[in-house]
Amino acid sequence: MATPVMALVESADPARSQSEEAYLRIRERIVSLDMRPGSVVNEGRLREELKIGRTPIREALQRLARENLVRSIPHRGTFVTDVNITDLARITEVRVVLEAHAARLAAERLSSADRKCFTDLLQVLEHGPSVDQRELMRLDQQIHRQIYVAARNPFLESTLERYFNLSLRLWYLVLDRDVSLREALEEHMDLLRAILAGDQDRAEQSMRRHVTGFEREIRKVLVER
Amino acid sequence: MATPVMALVESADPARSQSEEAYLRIRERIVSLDMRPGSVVNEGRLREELKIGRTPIREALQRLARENLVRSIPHRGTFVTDVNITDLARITEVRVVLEAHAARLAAERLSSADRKCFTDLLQVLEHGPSVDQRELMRLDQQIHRQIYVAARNPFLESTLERYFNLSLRLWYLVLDRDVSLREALEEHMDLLRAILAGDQDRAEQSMRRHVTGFEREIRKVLVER
DNA sequence: CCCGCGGTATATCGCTCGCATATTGGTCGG
DNA sequence: CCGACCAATATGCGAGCGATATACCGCGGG
Repeated sequence: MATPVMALVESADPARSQSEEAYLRIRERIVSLDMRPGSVVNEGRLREELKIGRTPIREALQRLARENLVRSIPHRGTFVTDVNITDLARITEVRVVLEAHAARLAAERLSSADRKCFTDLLQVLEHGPSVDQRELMRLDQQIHRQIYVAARNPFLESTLERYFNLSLRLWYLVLDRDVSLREALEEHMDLLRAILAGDQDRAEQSMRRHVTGFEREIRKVLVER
Repeated sequence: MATPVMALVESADPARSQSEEAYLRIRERIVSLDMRPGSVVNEGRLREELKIGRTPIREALQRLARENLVRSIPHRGTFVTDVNITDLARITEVRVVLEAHAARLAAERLSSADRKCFTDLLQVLEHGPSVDQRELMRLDQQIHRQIYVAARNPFLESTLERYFNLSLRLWYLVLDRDVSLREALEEHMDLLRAILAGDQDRAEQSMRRHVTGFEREIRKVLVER
C-alpha cells in the first residue's frame, strides 16, 4: 500500500490519462484557492503551465464545470466559481443527509479491514491532538473518505466525493482564521467510536452534528468578510 | 410555456451545443433501452446516425460514463452499463435519502407557482387515473422533477436528476410487465397532498415509502428474469 | 492431430492541430 | 454623445496521427 500521506497530494501516477491529470491538478488548484474564486481561467496559460494539450484541458474544465467548481460561458470565458453563503447552505443541505447516511451504512457494514483503518485513525486523534489546521484538514479528509469506502456504495461514494471537494474549498477559505477545532476533534472521535461500535443511529447523528457544525464555523468566518 | 408533453421528449432546441445534443439523445436511447444494457456503443455508428462529429460524441460518452450509464474501457470499447439487483439497491439507497429530503424541502419552501403546479398534477391524478404505464411514467417524471425544482437547491436538483435517470432506465426495463401501480398512484397523491399542506415530515415519509416501494416492484420483476 | 505461443493485423482511443464562429470591447463617424 | 462597425479573443467542432491493447492466425512442439 502506498503511503497514505502521498495518496492525498499529487502523486505522479503515469498510468492516468492527461485528461485525468489535468482534472486533478486544476481541481487541486481551485480547491486550495491557488486559483482564486471568481478569477478567469485562461486555457492557454494552463496549457503551458501543465504542459498539456488543449483537448485534455478542455475536458477537465467541462468536468469541473459539471461539478460546479468552474463556470463556463460560451465564447466569453471560464471562471472559477465564486463562493457565497447561499451555496454553502445548499451544499451543506445535501451533504448533511448524504454524509449522515454514509456514516450509518459504514456502521452497519463495517468490515474488519475498515475496522482497522478507523481504529488507527481514532488512535491518532486520541494521542496526537495536532493543532495544525492543515494537518487536521488532512485527517478530516481521511476520515470522510474512509467512511465513503466503508459505506460500500460506489454511487454514494462518488457523489459524496464531489460534494466534499466543494466543501473542502470553503475550508481552505477560512484557513488561518481562528476557528474552533476543538469540538470538531470531539465530533470526529465520537463519530469513529459510534461507527466502530456499530451504532448506526449514533453514527448518523454524530455525522449530522459534525457537518452542521462545520457549516456553522465556515459561516461565521464567511459573514464577517 | 412550452407544452409539457414536448418538454420531455426530444425537443429540437437549436441553442444547445452539439455535445449537449449528443448527450441528451444518447442518454435518451440508453434510458429507454433503445440501446440495450451490456451492448457495445459504436462511436462511428453514433456519429453517422446523429450526424455529429467525433468530439461531441466523445464528450457525451465521457459524461455518460461519469453518470454510470456507459462504461468505457480504454482501447477495448464503450458499453452500455449492465443492470443488476446490486446496483438497483445501491441507487435506491441514495435516492431514498435524497428524494425524501427534497420532498421535505419542497414542503417547506413551496412557492405559489409551485403550489399551482402541484395542484394541477394532483388534479390529473385524482380525475384521470390513466392505466397506461408510459403515461404514468411521464407523470411520475413531472412530479419528481417539479419537487426537485421546488426544493430550491440547484445542487440537490442536479444530483437527483442524475439518479432519476438511472432509476428511469430500470423502470423501462419492467415496462409491459404487470407491476402494481395502484399503490404508486396512492403514494403520489399522498405525497402531493403532504407537500401542498406544508407537512414536511409526512412529505418526507411519503416519498421514502414511494421510492422504496418503487424499488420493491422493480426488484420483483428483476429477480424473475 | 491437438495444444500452446508468438507475431502481426486491426480496431479503438487519446491527443494534437486547424478552421469556423460568436461575443465583446473599443473606436470611428455621424 | 450615441450608434454601428471591426478587430481581438476564446470557444466549438472536425479530421487525422500515433500509440496501444486485443484478437486472430499460422507455426512449432508434444
